[in-house]
Amino acid sequence: MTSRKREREALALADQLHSAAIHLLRHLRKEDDASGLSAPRLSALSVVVFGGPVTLGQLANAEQVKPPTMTRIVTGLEKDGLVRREGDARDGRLTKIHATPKGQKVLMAGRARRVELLASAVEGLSPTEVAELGRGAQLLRELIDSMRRAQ
Amino acid sequence: MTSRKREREALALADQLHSAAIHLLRHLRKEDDASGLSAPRLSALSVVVFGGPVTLGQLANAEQVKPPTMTRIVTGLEKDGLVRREGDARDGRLTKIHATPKGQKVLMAGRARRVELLASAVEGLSPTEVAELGRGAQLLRELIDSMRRAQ
DNA sequence: GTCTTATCGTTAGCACAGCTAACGATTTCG
DNA sequence: CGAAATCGTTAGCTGTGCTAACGATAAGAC
Repeated sequence: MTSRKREREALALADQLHSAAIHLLRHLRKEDDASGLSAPRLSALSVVVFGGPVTLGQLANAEQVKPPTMTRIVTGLEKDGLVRREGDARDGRLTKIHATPKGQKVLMAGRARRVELLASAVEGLSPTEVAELGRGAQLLRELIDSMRRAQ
Repeated sequence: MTSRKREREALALADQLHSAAIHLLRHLRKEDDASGLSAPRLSALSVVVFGGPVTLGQLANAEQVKPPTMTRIVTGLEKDGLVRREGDARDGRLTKIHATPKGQKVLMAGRARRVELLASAVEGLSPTEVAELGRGAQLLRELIDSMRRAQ
């Protein structure tokens, strides 16, 4: 008869994660604004930089967003010279998104800026707590993946 | 000379948390849409329901948002009959926000709906992992608090 | 080898969230 | 009483999310 208890824990956990995600993004967004990149653009750029050239559809899917939304995000990134569009030779319908050197540089700078904020906060934590937090982040990622597969 | 290593870990951790927060919110938003409440509205409503009557300014501060933004969020909630505005007797400049019974009901229903999604994902985790994830959420909250204090 | 259907990306148009600047109303303080 | 500060709102901008509709290209039917 632990299902009731687990359900209660899941409820509390869902609340905490939801709230934490909202507030974390609000704080990080301030730093990200310094690079002129919003969270969605930064996230999409990250996929392009680390995931190599991808089609717009793949990018939309990776970011869990509809194609029209991704079109505009990419347009914004392209206007800033961070990515460029390129047609696929084999399939004329596809648009491949490539990261420019500037895009790579800006992404790294944004990462560095963001981590400075978090790093100062992390300094108040013990190595054990850092490890625990890392473990939590890993579990959260797995959880999100399983939610995604369940759709 | 572990500072370099810790800095690298903090960088990776920041990335993971950032990405996880973005994707978690994207998934949960879909469920929240079922209640007709966006994440910011749900979050604000939660503060009003659990935090008793608060002024608009307090609410904006709690949600880390500027007053004009909160004005519109509250207006939306009020239009749906989830909260009501009430002037303060002592200080005419203040606007106290109260939760209506309907607001409380809708919030609870949203929580239940959201947890169903997370609960099914949580079922794939062991009790130990649930505890670890809870610990991570707690640390994350503390981290956010310290970031907030540091400003 | 057409012709139909499916897929991909874009455009158009809507709602909402975030911001700054400016303003009216109210309170507080000199 | 009059000046300054505080609170909330309005106006106007940018960006993100959606659906619906459309052109262009590819794939499949016949």
